[in-house]
Amino acid sequence: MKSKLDSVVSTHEFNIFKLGLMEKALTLTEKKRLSILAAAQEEFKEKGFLGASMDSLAKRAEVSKRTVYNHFPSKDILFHNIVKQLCDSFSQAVNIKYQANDPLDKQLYIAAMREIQLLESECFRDLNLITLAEFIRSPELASSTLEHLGQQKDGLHVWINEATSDGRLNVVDADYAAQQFLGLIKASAFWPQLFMKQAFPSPEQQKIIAEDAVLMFLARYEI
Amino acid sequence: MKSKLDSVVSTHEFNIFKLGLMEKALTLTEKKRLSILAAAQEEFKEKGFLGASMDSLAKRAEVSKRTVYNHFPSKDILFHNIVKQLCDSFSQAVNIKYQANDPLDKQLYIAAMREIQLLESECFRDLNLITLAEFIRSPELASSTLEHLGQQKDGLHVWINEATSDGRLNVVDADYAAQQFLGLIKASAFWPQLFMKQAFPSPEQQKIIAEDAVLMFLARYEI
DNA sequence: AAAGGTAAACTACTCGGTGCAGTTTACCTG
DNA sequence: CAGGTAAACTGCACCGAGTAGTTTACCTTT
Repeated sequence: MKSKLDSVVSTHEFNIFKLGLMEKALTLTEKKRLSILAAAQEEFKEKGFLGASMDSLAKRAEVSKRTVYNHFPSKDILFHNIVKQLCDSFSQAVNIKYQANDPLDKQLYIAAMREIQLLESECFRDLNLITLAEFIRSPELASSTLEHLGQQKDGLHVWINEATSDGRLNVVDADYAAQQFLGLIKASAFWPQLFMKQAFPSPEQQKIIAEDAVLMFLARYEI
Repeated sequence: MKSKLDSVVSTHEFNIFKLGLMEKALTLTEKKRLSILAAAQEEFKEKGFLGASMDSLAKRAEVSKRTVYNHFPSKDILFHNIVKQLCDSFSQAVNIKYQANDPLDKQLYIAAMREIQLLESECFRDLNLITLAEFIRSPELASSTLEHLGQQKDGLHVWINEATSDGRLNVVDADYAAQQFLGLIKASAFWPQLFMKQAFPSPEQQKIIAEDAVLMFLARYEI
């Protein structure tokens, strides 16, 4: 169980947070709870909601099945907790402040790299692996997660608006332009990795992707 | 059962093909087979592989469960047949021939619109709805379908190469540039619809998306 | 001693797949 | 065209495995 928690610590912020907060003064109940959450995360990621089994999950968590049900009354509730937790774990949106004095390409490049790093982060990948398959068929689950995923866009959207007001960009629909910019990045650094298990771009490739997205975007919109 | 087949005829080319070939001279066995395939397609699309039930599927097809198993020895085999069939149904890749005398934007625009229409087609959407969720967790299934999905790219890739050789584009990696172009389109006309159940862009919006993708691409790469 | 954890058996179900007896369809023969 | 045969379809019962969730009776931590 130790090792289970350790692996979680090393990869998922939300667990780092909790463990960090309470150090080793974790009551046994809380330890079990975390262990269950970690195991559930793995189980759901590997087998999906329907494929995941509560028995197997309990065994993974090295916890009695009854204990699982003491913490989470049903499979659905446990699943929702996982998704919620993962969402919260990267709620820090990729926001970027418009700087009137800085060159646009520099600012955009920073936004692109931040976005790429978010896409690369394991918790983000986990969230997608866990939820995508399920909520293709259940739109109500989608709404809660998609709101979070949508936030990352807002930052860029605002930036574009400000740059446009400042007379430096020629954008009509900022929302749409942001979507284009992110689409450019995701086409190379997200979808292929998600569906075709492609390796994530190396740091050099990331730079190129970001630079290219910036070039293309500014070639089109810069005044 | 009539109505079941009719609905298939109106929406899926591969069934139109088969029915057109044999007119009404379909043997009962073949009718049953088609009915099963149509029902399975719906069932898998709605509930996913694990969620789909052979009993419910048989009822949908208005066919005895035993008959289903007479045609397809197992659920897996039936599933693979569905996927294979859907793949074949739109094997016509979006190819575009490079015309040395035509303006680039016109040619690219045609490619973009073709791509958008492919993305919009029901059989394409069905394929994705059916397979995406499953093969996130089963890479071996991915390989067979991804080959087909990859074809659409090749056409554009060749076109870009020829335009570059002709000295009209400044592209280093044609593959990558094609990915960018398609990413631009899919960001507005594919992923949002797939995951967020957004409505497909209207014909006017489609034009704008295509024009914008062309503008952006050429602003970046045209010499 | 109270609160929570544990193992294991148990309920009530669903599902993939099979066996079978009897009916329907397709088709070939006289 | 009548009639018979093989193949296909049907409905139903059935098997075995697996699952979500519960109950029981006992044990551990605080």
